[in-house]
Amino acid sequence: MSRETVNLRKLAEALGLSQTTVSRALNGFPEVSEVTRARVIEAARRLNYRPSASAASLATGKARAIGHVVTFGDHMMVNPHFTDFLAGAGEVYARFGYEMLLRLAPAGGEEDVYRDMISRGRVDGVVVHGPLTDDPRIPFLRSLGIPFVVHGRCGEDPAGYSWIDVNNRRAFMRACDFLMDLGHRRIALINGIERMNFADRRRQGYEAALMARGIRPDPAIMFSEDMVEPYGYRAAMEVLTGRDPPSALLVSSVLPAIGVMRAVAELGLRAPADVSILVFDDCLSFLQPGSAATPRGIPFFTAMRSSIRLAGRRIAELLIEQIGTPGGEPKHELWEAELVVGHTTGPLPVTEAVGSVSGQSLKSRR
Amino acid sequence: MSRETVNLRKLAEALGLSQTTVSRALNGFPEVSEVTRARVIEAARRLNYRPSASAASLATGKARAIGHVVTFGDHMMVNPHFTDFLAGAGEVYARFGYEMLLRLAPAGGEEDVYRDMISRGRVDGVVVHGPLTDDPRIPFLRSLGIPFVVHGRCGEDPAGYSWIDVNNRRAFMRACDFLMDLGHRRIALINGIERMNFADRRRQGYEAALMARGIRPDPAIMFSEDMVEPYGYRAAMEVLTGRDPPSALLVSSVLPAIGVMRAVAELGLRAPADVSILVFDDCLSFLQPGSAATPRGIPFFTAMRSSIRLAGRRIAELLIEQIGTPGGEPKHELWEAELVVGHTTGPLPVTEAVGSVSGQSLKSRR
DNA sequence: AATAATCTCCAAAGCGCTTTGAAAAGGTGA
DNA sequence: TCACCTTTTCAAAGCGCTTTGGAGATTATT
Repeated sequence: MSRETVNLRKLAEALGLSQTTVSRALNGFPEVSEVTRARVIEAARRLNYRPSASAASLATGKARAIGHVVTFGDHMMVNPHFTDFLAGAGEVYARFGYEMLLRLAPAGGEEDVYRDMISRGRVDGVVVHGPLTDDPRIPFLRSLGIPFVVHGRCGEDPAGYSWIDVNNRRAFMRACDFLMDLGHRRIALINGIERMNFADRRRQGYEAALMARGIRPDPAIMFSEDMVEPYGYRAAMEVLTGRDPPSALLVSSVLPAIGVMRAVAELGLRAPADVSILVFDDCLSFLQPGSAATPRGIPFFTAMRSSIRLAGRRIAELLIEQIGTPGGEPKHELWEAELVVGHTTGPLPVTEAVGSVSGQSLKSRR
Repeated sequence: MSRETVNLRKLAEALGLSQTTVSRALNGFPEVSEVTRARVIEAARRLNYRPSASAASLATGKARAIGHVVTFGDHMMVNPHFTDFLAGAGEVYARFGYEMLLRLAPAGGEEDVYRDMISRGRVDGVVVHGPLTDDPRIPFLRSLGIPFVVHGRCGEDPAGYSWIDVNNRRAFMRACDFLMDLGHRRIALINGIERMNFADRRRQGYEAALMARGIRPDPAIMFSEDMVEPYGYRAAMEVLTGRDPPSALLVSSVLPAIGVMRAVAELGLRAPADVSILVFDDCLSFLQPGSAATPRGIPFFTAMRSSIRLAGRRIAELLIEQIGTPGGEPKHELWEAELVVGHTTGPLPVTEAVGSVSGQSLKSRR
């Protein structure tokens, strides 16, 4: 097998055909006879012909690539939820022959990176990750006129662009209701960064649920940070050893929830006997293959669940579709998270339900 | 600001210069006067000129992009350790103006994907992730003659290609010695998939350390799987509730170690009082910002530590350097992991050290 | 002043593909 | 047989950049 690359010209020469015919044969155009097409395809395979991506891109104006700009979090960290999104999207890209381009950007600096990728013609469309409530990227991308799909939504006018989002508000309302139905009244919120729209909506749901039962949200037990393990640990530690500790924790991701469990264990408490824990579960595959996380096949955490990987897949599909049909209307999908009951929630402990100085029961255990 | 893209021709026309001069001015060639260069740069900025990536790539033969092929794990999962690698590499790529291309491939199918990316000219170099002990990708890439750097090593001839690796063998030897110095004799190994060279070397180190003290490795307490949380849980559960349970666990990543902790807690055990746990810590940023994972600023896990993010950074640097100097020799770096003492290791519990039916003490606690 | 050397700048030829407009080849009906 | 389609193939013109081989203009050398 020859090492030097064979290009269209050489292939055409070898076949005794023109470049036009060869190109058309390979790209499935109808104006070439099937027998010729078969000959061409066979020769292409045999000579190991691969069309140059940049030449094709230059000629067609299409890059056959999709851009992702991932934002460094507060800890200069790439959000680990991203691997699962990537797994979903990457699968679709592979199927449709699209390339995936990745760039890092500091928070707030995404625009420049998008602009560069786009106006240099490296990508045909982009995905927007982690939209803020009032995100400048949306009007910016709209002004560029490039196809894009947002993973999540912004605050206003969610009709003017394509997005896929979980109904975060309702998810957290239901989660909160579920805990209150079990008797819990004091529920801590360990949320993501509330500049991000998803976290903002989650807080809204949490607050609305509380208020609906006449409970005033207490900022002392509400947190908002990057969703990492140590954050969960710290927040749980603070709130469980503080005065008037909550009987339940609502946690925005499994990652901090693991930290919460570490704190709980360290304090000699147990879930759900001493404290209930309900998490939002993105079905991160490295934490949860299927739902059989405990011996009995019952998931460990009680959770609001929605697969981020599926979201990645769907968003990729939508974007490719949008690239294919330029004039199309924006599309939206709002997904409901499912409430899956696991091992970490239970009724309010009796000692507290009685109404004695709440929290004493917790502290005395240590 | 005009919406239609301005290309080199328009920019040259606007300036009353030839395309040659404009191109040279922008690319820093010496044969253009500084005053002209300044004029050109200013106009380029003002007209918002961005050279087309595909045109440049076609003309130069350089893609200014680097390819990464990530393998789906056994759970069709993208290794979460990858986010941190990505954070490190992406930073370097951004600095040098390189694009990062990502593709997914099923285990064993990476070659085709590499071949496609490379021979279509999409990338100037590639990174090999998770090399097997006898990985066909290395001879394959070598035969293609494209620059590549391996994150890790293969079994044989590590001189013929560039790589950066942790001294996994020594790391696990030291870890094992550390545990044995504390009195532990029965140490379980919760390893990664041993087809992968890093995991293979880790097992070698573990076995060598045991043998050096006359202990025969016991396959009953040695595991080898994808390093995810539930795996750690399952393995720990099995081994701690089985007969003759180990007094210490050596775990190949913090992810399964979290599962181990979950099992330990569920069994009513405590670390290090009942069981010691030592993990290999890749400094995943979502689990560990700095080392202050506990209130006292002492890391939670006792660990062999080496930053995967730093590895990503260094590998990117090496690869870019290699792309720049075609004829160069392969480069290697072997990094030593540091042993950091945390809260999860301690001396062998007395009850066991006495020599009573080992493991009874553990089981009776449940 | 004439020649050589240096600076600046340019026209034009690719890079490898797609695509337009047209021509040759083959098949039909009169 | 010829005129008229339809099918199949082709030559050539881009796409937007880099780069080669010169050509003017300017300055230095004899």
